[in-house]
Order: sequence, then structure tokens, then C-alpha cells
Amino acid sequence: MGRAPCCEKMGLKRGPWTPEEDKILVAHIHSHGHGNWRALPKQAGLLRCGKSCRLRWINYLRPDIKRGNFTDEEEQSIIQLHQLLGNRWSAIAARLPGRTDNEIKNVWHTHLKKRLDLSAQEQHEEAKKRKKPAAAARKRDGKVKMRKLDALTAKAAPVLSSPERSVSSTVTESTSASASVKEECFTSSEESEEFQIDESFWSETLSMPLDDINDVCMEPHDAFGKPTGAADGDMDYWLKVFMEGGDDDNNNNGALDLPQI
DNA sequence: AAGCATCGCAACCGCGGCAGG
DNA sequence: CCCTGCCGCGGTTGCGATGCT
Repeated sequence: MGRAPCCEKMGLKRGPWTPEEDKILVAHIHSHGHGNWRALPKQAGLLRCGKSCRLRWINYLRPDIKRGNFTDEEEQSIIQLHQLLGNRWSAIAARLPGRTDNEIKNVWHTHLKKRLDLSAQEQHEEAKKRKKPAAAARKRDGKVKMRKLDALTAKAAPVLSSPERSVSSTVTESTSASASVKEECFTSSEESEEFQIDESFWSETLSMPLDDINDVCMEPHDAFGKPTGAADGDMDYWLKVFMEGGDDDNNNNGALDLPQI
């Protein structure tokens, strides 16, 4: 449809940015802002397309960007947020000030995904070994609910771990995805019996159409005590729901605590 | 020391959503 | 309603850096 050609390639520079270009872009944005990315390069005298400028600014030149390695807390947050939000990197980035969606995406693909895959494998094998006794024990003390949280906190969330699958990319997709998610999480019938509460959690959460989710979030909630835009209201809500849901029982391992952002 | 493999990051590409005409 | 233009997002690629043989 009415999509602008990616870049008019005529005479526009591509590839790595030079320090001079960076300077020009920063100076121009500081004095004029970036109202119109498409027009910006012309105004600033840059031989770049607007997209390129925008990307450079957002991912690299913005003054509030935090550089350097991700902390353990940040990594944990990414893992948890990814579990909740899927590949919505921009939404995840919105929860991690100073980090860009691109950066988070890179970290996910280069570090976290592999780590999760690995530990998922380990856990899976471990679970195999002690499946029977463990299941019986859980039935006894009825701490079924925590499995959901285990799955989320452990670096071994079954859903996350599937290398082929990029966890349902959006919450909205999940209506149909929920079935397969559940299928993946709970393979044996014995297990599925244990996960009654999880089932309802997932079916309620995942099967809810986005419209309904938005309805629920008439008032944007702020789970982190900072003002949120309307667009983020739904995510805040679900984050909150999720975190509160994990507050009961023996949730004392601290791993679920999202850092104060 | 040289060649090869792997990793990590910056940047690009193409699509979808949205707004305005 | 349709068309067009712009923005933002997520997936992918390219390439330098680093590690390994």
C-alpha cells in the first residue's frame, strides 16, 4: 500500500555512521527536534534517509542511552518481560530505561535465548529423572500454582526454550497459541492435571482478545509508579496482574522481583 | 603467525498501522 | 471509502572483533 520506498537509494549514503554525521545529526536534533524524520536529513544536510537517521538517533545517539553490559537484574527483567510480551522489543525496552529495543533484541538473541535453551534442556532432563516422586509430592502439598512461576523464573521456561518458536509474537495471537503453549508446557496427562490453576491463568490471559484487554485497562495502571501512556496501560496491567499473582504462596526466591524501573 | 570459526553489535529491510487528503 | 505518506517495529544481515586450532 502506500508505503514509502525504503530509501531512495539515489545518492544516499548507507552503512556505518561517521563521527561527523553523528555530530550533524545530534546538533540538528538539539536545535530543531525531529518532527519529521523524512525531511530531517535534507534540513540537516545529511546524505542519509530519514529512517537511517531515526535509527541512529534512537539506538545510538540519544542522550539517555545507557551503554555497557546488561546487569543481571536487567537480564532477568528481559526474560520475564519476554515471557509476558513475546518479541515486542519496544514494549520491553519501554520498561528498561536507557536500553533500546535493538539492544534488547540483540542481547536476547545472543545471550539470553541460548542460556534459556541450555538450562531448559538441563531442567527437562532433571525433571525426567525425578518426575514421579516430585509430582506426587506436589500433589500432596497442593502447591500447584507455583509451577507457573517456576516456568517464568527458571531459566527454563518451556515455552521460551523452544528454539524454533519465537514465543507467540503478540498477546493477541495467543488465542490459538494458548492451546499450543499449554500443550508444550504440559505434555503428560498426569501433569496437565496438576496444572489446573495454570490452565485457567493461561486461558484467561491468553484467550482474551486485545479489545477486552484494553477494556479492562480503561484506566492505565502504573505498576512501576511512573506515568504511563495509554498505549502501555494494558501491559502495565498485565504485569501487575502477573506479579501480584506471584505474590502468594512461597514466592520468596526473589527472582521474580522486577527491578524498580 | 596464519587461517578459520564464532560472537556481538550496528545497521538495513520490509511490513503494518495510522493519519491526512 | 480509497490512496498516499510517514512512523515505528521486528526480523535479518553484514562486518569487525575475538577466540580457537
